[in-house]
Amino acid sequence: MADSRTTRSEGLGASSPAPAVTRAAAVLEALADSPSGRLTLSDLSRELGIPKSSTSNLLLALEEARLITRQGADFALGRKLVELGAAYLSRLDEVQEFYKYCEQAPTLSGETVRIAMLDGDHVIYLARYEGHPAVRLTSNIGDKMPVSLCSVGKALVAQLHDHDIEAMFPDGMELPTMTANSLRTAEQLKAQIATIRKQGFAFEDEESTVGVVCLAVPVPTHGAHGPSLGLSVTALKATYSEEQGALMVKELKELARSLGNPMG
Amino acid sequence: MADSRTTRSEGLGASSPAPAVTRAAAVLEALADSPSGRLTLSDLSRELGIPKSSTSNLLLALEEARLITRQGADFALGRKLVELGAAYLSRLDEVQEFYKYCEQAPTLSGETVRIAMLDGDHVIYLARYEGHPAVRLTSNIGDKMPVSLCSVGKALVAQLHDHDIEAMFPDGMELPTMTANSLRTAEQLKAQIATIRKQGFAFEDEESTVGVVCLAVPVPTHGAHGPSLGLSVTALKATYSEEQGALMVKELKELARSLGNPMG
DNA sequence: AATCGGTGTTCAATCTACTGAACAATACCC
DNA sequence: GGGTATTGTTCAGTAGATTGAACACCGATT
Repeated sequence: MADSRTTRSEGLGASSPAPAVTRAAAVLEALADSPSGRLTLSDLSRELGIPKSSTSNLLLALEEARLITRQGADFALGRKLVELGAAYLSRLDEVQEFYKYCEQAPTLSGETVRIAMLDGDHVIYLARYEGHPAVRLTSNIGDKMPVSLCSVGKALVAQLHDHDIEAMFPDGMELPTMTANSLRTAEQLKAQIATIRKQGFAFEDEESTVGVVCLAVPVPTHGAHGPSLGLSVTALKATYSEEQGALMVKELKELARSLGNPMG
Repeated sequence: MADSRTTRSEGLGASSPAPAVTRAAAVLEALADSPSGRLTLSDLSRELGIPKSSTSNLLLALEEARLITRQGADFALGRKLVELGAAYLSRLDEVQEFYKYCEQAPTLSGETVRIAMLDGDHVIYLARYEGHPAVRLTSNIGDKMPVSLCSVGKALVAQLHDHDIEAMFPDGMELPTMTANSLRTAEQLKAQIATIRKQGFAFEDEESTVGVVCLAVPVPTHGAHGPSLGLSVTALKATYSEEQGALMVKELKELARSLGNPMG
């Protein structure tokens, strides 16, 4: 498999056609994942296994591009990333339509609704509509969440092919947990996926936050391109009823159908 | 000046310590600036003056890092950028505090308030609080705006040193315009800046959108690091009154003061 | 059909960006 | 205060990324 000439392979994945770019991306990711969001040259060099001198060069170039900023001794993500992220979102017509629909929907207009996107084995929240600010979520746009811990995540993986699911969650795999109700094993997740496929929506019962339930549906992908999107409603378990849930699922599905059709 | 050995210098700025990174950043920017958000390899190669084969390598590396996505024949910005942008914003405690304050402020809680950041000669909107969804702004988080066209922009440049302002807006410079009321020359802008410095807030009278007025104040920068932030309220000219404006400015200033103090 | 303008991909030679060790400059601690 | 362990920067040699021409491909035109 491995070519005998390609001896260079350590730390970062296999050789890239433009290693400097791959490494620069790794720098950005390291900064994003760092708790404080600030790392020094040496930190990065050590963590990523890149020689100091090379790291220095990368940082200089990244700073010039405003993708990172110098803050005294250490480095942090730069403002240009906000711009680029926003540029990405502004191209997603679905987000605009999402807002419009939520505002005029009979039931959803009063709820907290979110639109999310599958990204590997995580979910990214793209936009949030807040009907009644009484139940304000602490999560923000752009936040990541493991798929097994939220209804949107489960709704989205349920759409994947079985062999992809198997690759992502092999039998016996332990899942990250946040509450006592969180799914703990890949088997549990796959059992739920079967149910989700039958019902056409996913349910989350205090699996990420105690006292909170979620409903989610996938947006049918219209064609090959584009990421898979999902919609979710969040409600307090205390005030949640099955009848209300049925209404919300109905509206979520309607919105999903309309988002799936390029015509709107 | 130019070293005889450094003959390579065309298209992109001077030589960089890691050219591949600089070029990759240029690719991202080109995609963000492109109206459709989608460009082909040849498009990028031509536009940026990078050989096709090199561009291909860059794109492959960027794709592997999920910073861009392949969409059939052409390329678009990738989801990782949303993540990175969000990571940047999540580190700005100011945004969290901004939301909290708006919710409980007597006057502002009913208005459309935004927090923005100076980025060169533009302003980037970081977050938006919407008190009454009746007047929903079309602008999104992350959007850019020339400083001369919005109140926050003017409030933020007013904080800069005179020589920086002079460098950014030399006498005789023509400014971009969007309505009949937009400032047209650097002189007009500098005259307003003098007023803004006296009053401590900036006013915008239908300069970017007909029928809409804005008020803005700068957030005092607490120390050397960190970007300069600004706050603005948007109102309909039809329903705007000077008394209401005075109240809003008072609350904006209070919020700005609290954001400026690291203690909250 | 056959041509043409366009796309993206391949490959070996060259020029250059990366490396690593030695350097200076700072913070730390006994 | 001197020693120690950091930090980031410098520099010349080499490993290797970049290059451009030639390639194969597709979809329009004529």
